[in-house]
Amino acid sequence: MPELPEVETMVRGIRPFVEGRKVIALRRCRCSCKPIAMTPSFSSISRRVKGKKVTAVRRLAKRVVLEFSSGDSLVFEPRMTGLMLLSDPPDEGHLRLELQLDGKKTFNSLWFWDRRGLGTARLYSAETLKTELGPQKLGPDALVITAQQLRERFQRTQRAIKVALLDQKLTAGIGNLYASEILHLAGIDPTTPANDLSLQKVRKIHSAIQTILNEAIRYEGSTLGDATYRNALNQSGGYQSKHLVYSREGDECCTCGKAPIQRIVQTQRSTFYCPACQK
DNA sequence: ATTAATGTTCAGAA
DNA sequence: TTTCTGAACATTAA
Repeated sequence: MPELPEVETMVRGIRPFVEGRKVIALRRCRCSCKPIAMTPSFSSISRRVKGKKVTAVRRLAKRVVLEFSSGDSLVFEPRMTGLMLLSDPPDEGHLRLELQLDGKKTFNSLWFWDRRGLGTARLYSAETLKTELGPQKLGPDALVITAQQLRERFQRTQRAIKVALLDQKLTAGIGNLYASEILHLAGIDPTTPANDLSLQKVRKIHSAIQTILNEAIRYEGSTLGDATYRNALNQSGGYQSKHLVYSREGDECCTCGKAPIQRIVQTQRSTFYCPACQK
């Protein structure tokens, strides 16, 4: 589940305890489930990472990037249920990878925990990172893209605006939950073709993206229902109590009070919105 | 007890 | 070319 705000929260949580430390060893965990999918293999990643210092921890769209002194980057993709943890996993059975860190500090390992097991870890050299996770793969980050860029990109597609917001090539970082929240705040009908939106409406969407994502980061992400999202210390996020439409089918709209929130399905994903105040 | 649904991504097909 | 579907997997709600 982790979208931009959750991944940003993970990065901020682990950064102070991981940056500047060397990786002593990589260990696949003694969990009964299958190990995390890795490219290249576990042993060759181990070889290239062991003894190297983590020079930076950063977010790339919905991915967590550990940069090494060698120039390599180890990139974790949490997909649906992956977490980066310093301690207290929700259970021992879904710990899939451990990076042991040097020095004797508060935390001596960084863990990748993943209940569903769809998450991945991939090691890139500086060059392959640029070509394989570059602009042809990921559009400008949702917190960086300008209203003008958004407008140009929306003009190029006739997909529904909700579907377009999920396209990581168009803009990167927005997922299913925040797409609904963003369009609600912007007052836009999620089924509107992206290329039919006026510049004024695109500006509203751009502004709502900034507002919603920054607020969600401030509250350390959303944890609800099936979503097992937790921060680096296995604590829940706080933004779920701020959701205006997501997972609120049938509730009276808290924005206009005129209609119940509706759930529709677009390209097999749930969208929540208020038919009265989103036009 | 089955079945449907779950926040992501990607390959392959329409 | 653009857009959509199904699968990867594990767990829960219906």
